Amino acid sequence: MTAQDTAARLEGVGHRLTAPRRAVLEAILAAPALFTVEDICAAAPGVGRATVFRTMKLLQEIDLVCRVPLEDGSVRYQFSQGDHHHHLVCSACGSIKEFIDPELDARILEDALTAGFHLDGHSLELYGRCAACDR
Amino acid sequence: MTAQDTAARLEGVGHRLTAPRRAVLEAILAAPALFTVEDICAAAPGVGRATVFRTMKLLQEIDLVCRVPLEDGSVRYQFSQGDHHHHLVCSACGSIKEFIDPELDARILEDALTAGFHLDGHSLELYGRCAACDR
DNA sequence: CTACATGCAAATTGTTTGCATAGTT
DNA sequence: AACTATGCAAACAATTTGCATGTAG
Repeated sequence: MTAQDTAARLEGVGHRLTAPRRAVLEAILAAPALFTVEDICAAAPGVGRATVFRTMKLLQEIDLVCRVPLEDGSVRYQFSQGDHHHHLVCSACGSIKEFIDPELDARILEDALTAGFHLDGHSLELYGRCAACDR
Repeated sequence: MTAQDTAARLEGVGHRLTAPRRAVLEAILAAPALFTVEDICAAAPGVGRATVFRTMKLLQEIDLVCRVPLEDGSVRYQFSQGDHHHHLVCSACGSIKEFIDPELDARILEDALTAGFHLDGHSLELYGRCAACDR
């Protein structure tokens, strides 16, 4: 996905296409899979921290970026493919792998029903060691 | 569970049983199901905030308390039954219900295996509206 | 008695907000 | 021109840390 695509998506939702937002988008595309707001600030000098935060919030709303809460309570962000998925976080190398499992989601929905809950969403993070680190 | 039990558990792991820790334990037992560090500070006047944080960390290590990350990124704590469970968080009244589903856990483990991950743990939170609020 | 725990306040870290100015459409 | 977005700095919130003092074992 290119910066143009993402930019277009912003406009589509009625948001202005500004230079700072472009800079943030490019920084995100150039960033490692998992990044922090700090990373983006560093990669997009001249863009204020507040704007980075504001832009990140926007991008989350359009599902271009997703928040990944780590085990220790800190937060990372990730460029997102948009569709619903879960994360496998490697505690050794820090890499994150996305995965989907419709059956798992179905089971979750079922559990919610059983409990009498009207489910709006859920978050699932798996913590462990990836294949490469687990030796 | 009583304050005595929990206190005993602290000692068992080689930690001292001090007055501030007792106070925090009692505040937790008296607190609503879901509470913040602030709640405990308020309920245990005279105990420093830092000590409350330090004690909470201890209690998490012994699994007497568990962290519940909310959808908006804020954190609540919950007195824990110790065993593995998940949370259903009601966005309307804020209540939290625990549930267990071994089959769900099995599925999660399977997904991790498929991805070549050695799973250490996971966190799953469901967000929605509880039966009482969903009308 | 000795090591561990506490309280306080200062230091961090992460994030939000007010407001005057600049930029898009 | 009208309205939105930005930058900066200050405001906030949550959590951690240094250090002198207190206290459980």
